[in-house]
Amino acid sequence: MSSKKQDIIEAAFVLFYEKGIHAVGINEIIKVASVAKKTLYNHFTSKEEVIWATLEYQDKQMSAWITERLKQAETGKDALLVLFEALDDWVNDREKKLPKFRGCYFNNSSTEQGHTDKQLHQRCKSYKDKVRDLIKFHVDSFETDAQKSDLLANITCLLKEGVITTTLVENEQKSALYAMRSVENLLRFKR
Amino acid sequence: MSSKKQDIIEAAFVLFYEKGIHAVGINEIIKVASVAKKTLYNHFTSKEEVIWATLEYQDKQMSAWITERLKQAETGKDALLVLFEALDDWVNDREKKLPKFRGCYFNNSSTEQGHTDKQLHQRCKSYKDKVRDLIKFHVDSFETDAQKSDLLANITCLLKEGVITTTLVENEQKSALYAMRSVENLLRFKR
DNA sequence: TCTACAATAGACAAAACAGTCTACTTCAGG
DNA sequence: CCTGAAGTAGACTGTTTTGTCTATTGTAGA
Repeated sequence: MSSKKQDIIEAAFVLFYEKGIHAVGINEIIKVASVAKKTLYNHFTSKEEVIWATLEYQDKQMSAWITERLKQAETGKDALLVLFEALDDWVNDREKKLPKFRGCYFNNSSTEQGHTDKQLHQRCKSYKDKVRDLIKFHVDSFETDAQKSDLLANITCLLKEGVITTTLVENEQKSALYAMRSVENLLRFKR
Repeated sequence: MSSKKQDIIEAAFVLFYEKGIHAVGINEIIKVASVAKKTLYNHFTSKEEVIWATLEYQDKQMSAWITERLKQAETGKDALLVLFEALDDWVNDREKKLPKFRGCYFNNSSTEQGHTDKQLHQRCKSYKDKVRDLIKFHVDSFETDAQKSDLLANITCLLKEGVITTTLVENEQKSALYAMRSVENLLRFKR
């Protein structure tokens, strides 16, 4: 991929994530990316296409990060705790690989634009599905009952989303630790 | 309050909630409210003031609804389950008193505008604090250990937020029921 | 060195935005 | 019946938006 194109995607992502998609104009993106307007419209046919590219970009970034963090876990149960350790680092800005925490880019984008753009909504959902599959994989490694495994994965995802939203809106920095306590409780009860 | 003013607030809320604050213009609001532009600017000095009024309006609406639903509970533990029954009704549009589910208006507004407008962010947070206090009140009725009570209230709030986000972004209609199962588990373990 | 492409700055059009203002109408209370 | 407040429609200003287009410069490969 052209280096200029990548510059545009990264500038757009940073701005969209920080200020919201609607609040950021093309002129601001090209200024931050240090490219001419023509260059942007050579690589993308519209702002919508730029938005789409930032979703792909962030999907790769976040997927790689989560996958890497979960590799640290030795067992499936441990993976669930490691997940919330990672979340704790993310939402409290201790993860230097990730941009300053401003919630989940997919939640934010879907909330802002999903009412009209069904494709965008679906794109955000598919990212969430991917993350859920990752969690489900680890749960399956110790819970063989399909129904119980599904439920545990779902509850873990609910807590994960709760942590993201609560940290963003309520500035509750300890929410990931509360969620971890809850997961510990669920795992203990299962024995 | 003037009937026209109330019309404006309600029209603005419906539009903001459905499409997002940034995506809705003054012209659209006055059209839906069936008022002249001058009338709007007689009652409000700016769009920002209209936004603020919709937050107050929705705070009253939602607080009244939650409070009423929680009154159905006979015990504190039951209140936690009733909470997720109510959530289940809300996110699946079985609650006719509430507008078509589009997530939490305070989460949405805070995500969209909170990065620049600190007052708005604080306003959304204060609504969340109020709801948490309501939940905490019911938890306190059966859990006397202050630390445990805090933790249980926090986890309940995390699950509540998870349900809202997950239903909105992932179209997971059963999330409130999953959350309820998790709360049941926490309560059973506590005995 | 020449050619072709990619990049540059920025003017421009068309639309949408918030907010102001004028001129006119409606209507309730004295 | 008269007056004043509150409503109406919509023109208008000035800004900002996306996207197009022109004219120019830089550069890599044949």
